[in-house]
Amino acid sequence: MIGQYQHSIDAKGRLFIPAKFREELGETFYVTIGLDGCLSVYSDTKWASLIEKVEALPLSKARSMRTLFANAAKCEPDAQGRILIPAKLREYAKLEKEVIITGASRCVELWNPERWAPIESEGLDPENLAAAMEELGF
Amino acid sequence: MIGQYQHSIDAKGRLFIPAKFREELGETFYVTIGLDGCLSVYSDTKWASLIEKVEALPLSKARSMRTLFANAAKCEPDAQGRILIPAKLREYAKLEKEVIITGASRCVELWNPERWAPIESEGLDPENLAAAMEELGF
DNA sequence: AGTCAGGTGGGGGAAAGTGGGGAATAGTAG
DNA sequence: CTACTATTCCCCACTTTCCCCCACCTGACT
Repeated sequence: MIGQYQHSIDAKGRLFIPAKFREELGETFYVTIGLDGCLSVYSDTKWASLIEKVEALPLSKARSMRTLFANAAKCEPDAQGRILIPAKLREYAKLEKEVIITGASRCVELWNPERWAPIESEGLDPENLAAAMEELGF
Repeated sequence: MIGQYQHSIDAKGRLFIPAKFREELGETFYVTIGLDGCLSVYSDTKWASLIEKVEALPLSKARSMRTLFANAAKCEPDAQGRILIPAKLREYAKLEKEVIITGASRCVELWNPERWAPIESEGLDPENLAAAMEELGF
């Protein structure tokens, strides 16, 4: 799941998911709250493995995952590849008109452009980029 | 991956990858942002090992890798060995018409000629070259 | 000169992306 | 229970992008 796209939520609240991502996500996927104010979209299988990990957690720690599940939604794209995002989630990520759809290796993330911009430019900063590559030993 | 070539991006945004590199890169490869304003091209296997390393990273560090994935693209050359470079990446590396394609041992790099020139002449400078060789203990 | 492989250019069709009409369902008020 | 509104889903039509294919050029080797 790599790449970056921009699409807008139409008048009926639908968001188009690029074909590239749909291929990898399968035909049903799960949207939930993500880090730093984005939404994360997982494929069926990734979601299942996430559930598995949470269930293996001691109860005390699993408690903090409550909101993750409370704010999750199962989405099935229509024939044109668009999904309907629950109002609650749209609000959390401040998704209004334009949405940035980015690949994040294990999942796809949905961003409000204004929130995404600083994160992207930070990662593009030569110092940070060099540090990141070094971290990977690449 | 060694050598240096120059090719131009055609009217449809396609860039020709020399046969020498295609042999080593395989038939699907990954283009992403590189250091000093170039683009890096990795083979399927190199990319897979990169993913592996990122997924092993603690979440806090993996987060800073977001831009790396958002600004990456999977490319499959057409029957003539050309790839389509996403506009976003082309912009990052300021690739317009002419492109320098260089071997960088582990990957192939794509450069705007004007950005490449100072880097090459710096590396060609006898003093720097000698210093670099010495660093290697060669 | 002829052949072959690498490289260049462009036409056309399929698929991706975009927008909106309208039916089915559910919720609300009268 | 009925009428009205809102939400969701399904379908159709249009535009744009991209990818597949073919034709041609150039240089190397015979």
